[in-house]
Amino acid sequence: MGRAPCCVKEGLRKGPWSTKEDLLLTNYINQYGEGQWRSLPKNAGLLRCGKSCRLRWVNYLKPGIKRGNFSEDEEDLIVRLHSLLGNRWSLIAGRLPGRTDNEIKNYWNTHLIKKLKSTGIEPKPHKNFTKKEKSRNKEGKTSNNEKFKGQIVQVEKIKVFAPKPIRISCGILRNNSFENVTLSTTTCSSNSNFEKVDVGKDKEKEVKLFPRELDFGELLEGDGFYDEFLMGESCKFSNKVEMNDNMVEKVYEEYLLLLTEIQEDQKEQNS
DNA sequence: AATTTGTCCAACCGCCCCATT
DNA sequence: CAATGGGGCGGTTGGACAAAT
Repeated sequence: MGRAPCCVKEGLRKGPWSTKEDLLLTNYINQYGEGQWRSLPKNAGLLRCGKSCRLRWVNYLKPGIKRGNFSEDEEDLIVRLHSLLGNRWSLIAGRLPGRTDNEIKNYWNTHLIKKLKSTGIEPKPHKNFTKKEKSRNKEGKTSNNEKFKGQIVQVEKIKVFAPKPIRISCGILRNNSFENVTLSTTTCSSNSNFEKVDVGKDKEKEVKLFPRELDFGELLEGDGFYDEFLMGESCKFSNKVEMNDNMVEKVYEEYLLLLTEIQEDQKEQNS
């Protein structure tokens, strides 16, 4: 017997959202905040599944969501982050201010794959190991996954440097202009997921950084740090980061820096 | 003008993780 | 320790629209 469904499907609406439904959802969340998605539809007077409400809010209604064409910088960043992270759209979205994982995923599938192919680049198909698979493959255990059945998956131990994960709340993007904030280092408790930095009237950003060298094998073996540093579940160091109009450029610079560090480290190891 | 084919993207589905009981 | 439920994620689908025939 499988799991009980997340909600009773009978009598619930599906398909495109009406303006009235959007309004009900927005008003409810503005008043009571996000969360409690299961009980939200009933409380808000919506005949929708809680998951559907969450998706509608996160991908469409949430303030600050950037819509429209992707800039070249954004495209470039997506391609590079995808080569690093694979189809982990939520992580990629976390580094593209105002863009949702769904939007990036769609954009990748409809535009970027074609674009890359037309320039002679074959995007790598990524097999994303789940944590379960990672732990299964650990210590040379055979995988139960059909695709990898009978194979012993060895995790190559190479060094990588953790890029600085930056999460930016949507608010700062409303007018696409950021105030400059000086860089400084602070610490925060593991309970506060992000340090919130007030940079203006209604603007707020959430930032965290991990200036830590990591072992790639450690990351893959699912000790949690990989996800932790990418997703920002907790923090050891938290920096205030300069915010300006060229946010994408800055993330890109950061990426280049990361690549340089990896190359230098590999040179050192080889010599 | 009518029909077919292709493209795009919002939304759904199923699975997973993790906290709680 | 196992069962349960909430929330989140990635893959996929289906309908609207555009372009081609």
